[in-house]
Amino acid sequence: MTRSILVTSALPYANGAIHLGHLLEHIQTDIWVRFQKLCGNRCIYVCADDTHGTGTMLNAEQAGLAPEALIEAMREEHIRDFAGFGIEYDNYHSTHSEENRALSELIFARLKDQGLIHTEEVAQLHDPERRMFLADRFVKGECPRCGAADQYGDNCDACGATYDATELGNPRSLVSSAKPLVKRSEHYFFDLPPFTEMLQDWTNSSAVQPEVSNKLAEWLDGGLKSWDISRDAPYFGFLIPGTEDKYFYVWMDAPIGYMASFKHLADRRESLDFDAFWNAGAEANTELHHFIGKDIVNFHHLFWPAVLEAAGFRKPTRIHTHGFITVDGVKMSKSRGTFIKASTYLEHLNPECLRYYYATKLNGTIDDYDINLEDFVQRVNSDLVGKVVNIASRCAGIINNQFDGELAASLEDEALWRQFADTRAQMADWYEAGQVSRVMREVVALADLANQYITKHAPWKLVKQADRRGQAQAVCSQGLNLFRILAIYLTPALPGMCKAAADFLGARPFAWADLGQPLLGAKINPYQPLFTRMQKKDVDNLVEASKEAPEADGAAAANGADEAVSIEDFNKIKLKVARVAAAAPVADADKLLRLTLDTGDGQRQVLAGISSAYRPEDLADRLVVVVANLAPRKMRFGVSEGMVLAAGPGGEDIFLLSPDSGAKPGMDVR
RNA sequence: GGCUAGGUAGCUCAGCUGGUUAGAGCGCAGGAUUCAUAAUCCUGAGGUCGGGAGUUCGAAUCUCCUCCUAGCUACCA
Repeated sequence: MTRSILVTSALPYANGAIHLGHLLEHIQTDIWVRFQKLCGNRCIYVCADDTHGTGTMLNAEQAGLAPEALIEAMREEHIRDFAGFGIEYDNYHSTHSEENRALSELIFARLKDQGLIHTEEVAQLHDPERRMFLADRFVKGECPRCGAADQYGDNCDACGATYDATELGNPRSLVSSAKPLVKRSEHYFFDLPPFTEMLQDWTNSSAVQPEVSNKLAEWLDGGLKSWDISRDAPYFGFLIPGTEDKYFYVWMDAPIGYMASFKHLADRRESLDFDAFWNAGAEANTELHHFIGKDIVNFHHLFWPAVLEAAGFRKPTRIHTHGFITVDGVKMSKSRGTFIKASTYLEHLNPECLRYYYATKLNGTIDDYDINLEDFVQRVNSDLVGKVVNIASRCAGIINNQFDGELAASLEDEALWRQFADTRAQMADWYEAGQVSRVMREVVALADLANQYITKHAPWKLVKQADRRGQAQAVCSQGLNLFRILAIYLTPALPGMCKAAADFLGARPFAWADLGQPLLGAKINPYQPLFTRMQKKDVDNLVEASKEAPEADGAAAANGADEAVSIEDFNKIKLKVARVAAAAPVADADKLLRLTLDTGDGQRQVLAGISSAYRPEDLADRLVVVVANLAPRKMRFGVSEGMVLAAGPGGEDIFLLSPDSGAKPGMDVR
């Protein structure tokens, strides 16, 4: 039976560029959607930019733009970035749209009609200079429990306490650095508690991953509270009907943006019926799948289903929650050059390399995934070029040059072909469950078998014997048929490469059903390399191009330099033990030595102004302390990637700091 | 701080309803091969499964403690 499936990715916020993190989610979604389409299901994939909130308002102001102009420019950029990675939406809309306004108002009206909306006075910090209320993230002060300075309004990084922003000591607004005052205001609340039982059932159903429902139990067991869905002016968003200065909180209308994007599409595509996908009861005939990150589970698993149910709409069939991305084991960092934007990536590398690498990671859990840049290059080159594509590459020449591009009329080893094709049920189950990594692993294992098969039969020898030419043709045809199966399996992950593979085989675009029949007696086209190797150099260039100086903290700057720094500021500086692997004088420089430091995880070059006190040969192998996360600095004689700590006034009086014996390169210094 | 997850060979991961000598791929070493984008094939070395204690005939797998990483903690989105 053909399924009708509506799929969404979380809406990227219109305050910044698309980066590796967004791409993980949208590539994951796109793979799942393409798999569904490949199987012949009706699958609609919609997304949008999330545009509302204080963030957009402030950013627009800073850029000297109207919010509408800012979000439109952002949206175009986002669409371009995603398209560059082959992500194929049926619609990419905006939450600042008429459809979304209408649906938000409709839903609010329905909630109100049912008596699920009430108002309460809320005391909140207010910036008297900017005349705006301050969300927790826009105010900093001292932790009421441990007294740590420079803490946000919701919880303390130093001691972990959670508190109300009004409890902060010496609060200051991050918007104007004015001292905020407590002010009362009327807010609108959605009554969540009546939905507790429904949510308990639903979060323990197959719609929700077990580890996510474990987490949600914390909220459910602790007792749900009413949800504050309004924000005071000034705010960029939709005015709440019947008010003049109250807006829908961005998280109220953001998920409705999924509906709005679909509505916008359905209004233009006759075959789509909005109600058939969204009305209560639609669960029986249509599916709704959301793909999100683990940071926003509460919005999607508690507020959203409750709002849907209350407003007479259907609930999601399944929510696919994923983890986050680290690069070389640590969070993406602008100074390390690992905060990689989609547009920068596309200038240096083939998008399908990333699609493949992500595909090898995706396992349907909320685990974080690490992008190891070394592994990235080796994995793509070895799996795709060395193994999978190599099968086609090594058979194509013989078929094209010796047999006029014609495939044999029958399979040389039908059992082997069947072994490949018969894994399709298993492969489909894995794709359906989001366990794409297992599909990729199996494809590579099968590719190994195919290469072994070809090596064993050595068609390049057979073809030289007049009486065994037919066998050579049969072996290569077999090889190409094995390759064809793998290419079909890979199509959701690598649509570009697999489209080229289908063209090469003279076939229509692949369908999952093609796995039922081998390709025999057909004419193939001349072989063009289907995938080219990655160069480590290109990855290095990408990282280099992504390096940015760490952004100055605007609020701190506005406040002037404090005499004492907070522990938080100090913690930003990463000190490490390093071993001097090599030290050399720098030609033409009178103070610098070029040090190659071993920092445990690799080597880096530091240009240190210590030649007046140290000779290079005296430094080799000694341990020093280095500032590991200092922004790399281009100097006249090269790039310096850190700073070696030393005491003294300079000249001959420079004294390098050394750890006591036992310290190892890479150890943190605190 | 609390909660939810994760910590297994140099790297990326599988195994984890407890049961023979802990697996795969990459990388590395040696050999074969030359059809193929220095691709492929064969062989091999590499791990006291974050640390500690416990339950058990038996623990990577279960329990407790501890360390490290990520996310959340209802007004950042």
